[in-house]
Amino acid sequence: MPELPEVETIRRTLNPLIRGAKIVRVQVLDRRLRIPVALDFESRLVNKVIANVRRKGKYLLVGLDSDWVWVIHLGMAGKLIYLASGLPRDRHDHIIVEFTSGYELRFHDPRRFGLSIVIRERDLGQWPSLSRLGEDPLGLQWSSTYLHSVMRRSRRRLRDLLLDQRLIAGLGNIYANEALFQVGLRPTRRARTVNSKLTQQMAVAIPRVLREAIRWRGTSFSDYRDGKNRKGEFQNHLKVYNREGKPCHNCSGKIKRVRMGNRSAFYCPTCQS
DNA sequence: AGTGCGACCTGATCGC
DNA sequence: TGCGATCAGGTCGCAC
Repeated sequence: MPELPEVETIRRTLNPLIRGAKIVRVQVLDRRLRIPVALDFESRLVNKVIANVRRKGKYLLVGLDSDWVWVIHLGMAGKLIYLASGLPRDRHDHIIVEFTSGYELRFHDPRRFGLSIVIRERDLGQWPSLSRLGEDPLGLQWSSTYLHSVMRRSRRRLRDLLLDQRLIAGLGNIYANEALFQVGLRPTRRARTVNSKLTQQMAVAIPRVLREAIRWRGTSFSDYRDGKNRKGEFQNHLKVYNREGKPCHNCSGKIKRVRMGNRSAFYCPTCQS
């Protein structure tokens, strides 16, 4: 579910709520996530104070005192909700972290594709999926030069390349499709056939679409909620994603859907080449 | 090495 | 109403 804008929205809602909070109790109700929740997960968190909430690509990094960090990935359907302690539990609430304040944070993930680990800050580099993340389109290092260097040596289709977290950190299927519509390139277009002018436009369109989605607090089709359990609004502003058969905002032609691998890509056959 | 595909898991929805 | 097929915002491992 959550791509960069959703994770960033969660980060922004949670940061002021849990910064400085002290953890008094941790309950793991189901350890079966993408990587099983470690048996010492609870003891690593308890009595720690939260220093900050950061984001790297689609990962949330909850910084703790004495150099520990709680790394969270929400997979496809994960939620991280801050609420008063003691409310009834949902079937898929897997982790509950209680604070001295009488509030708690719940990790909820029906599909269990998510990840939750507590490690030393200095050991972050030992997790390849984290340390090998590519440039964040909202980061300072992002540039058209970088995107061009990635694209000119790839034989892949644009949509697939944009989803590769080792190259670009944070894009998922929604925003990859939306960004490609913005620049008039089809998801199936081979990366190395795109000229430098269009590559430059892509380098601008990608962060622009992500910022716009953050402004609307993410996209909620069904599952996604922010840290306060509120829906986002960007589903009302999508131009192509999930709009098969609907009119293109540019030319009124019908949006098409194609299967690419196991998932769908959406584009306007008139406006995108 | 780079690329593409199926697997992982549950729930919602659609057609019959 | 019931049932199977299909689909979903992600990532990983394997085979070529």
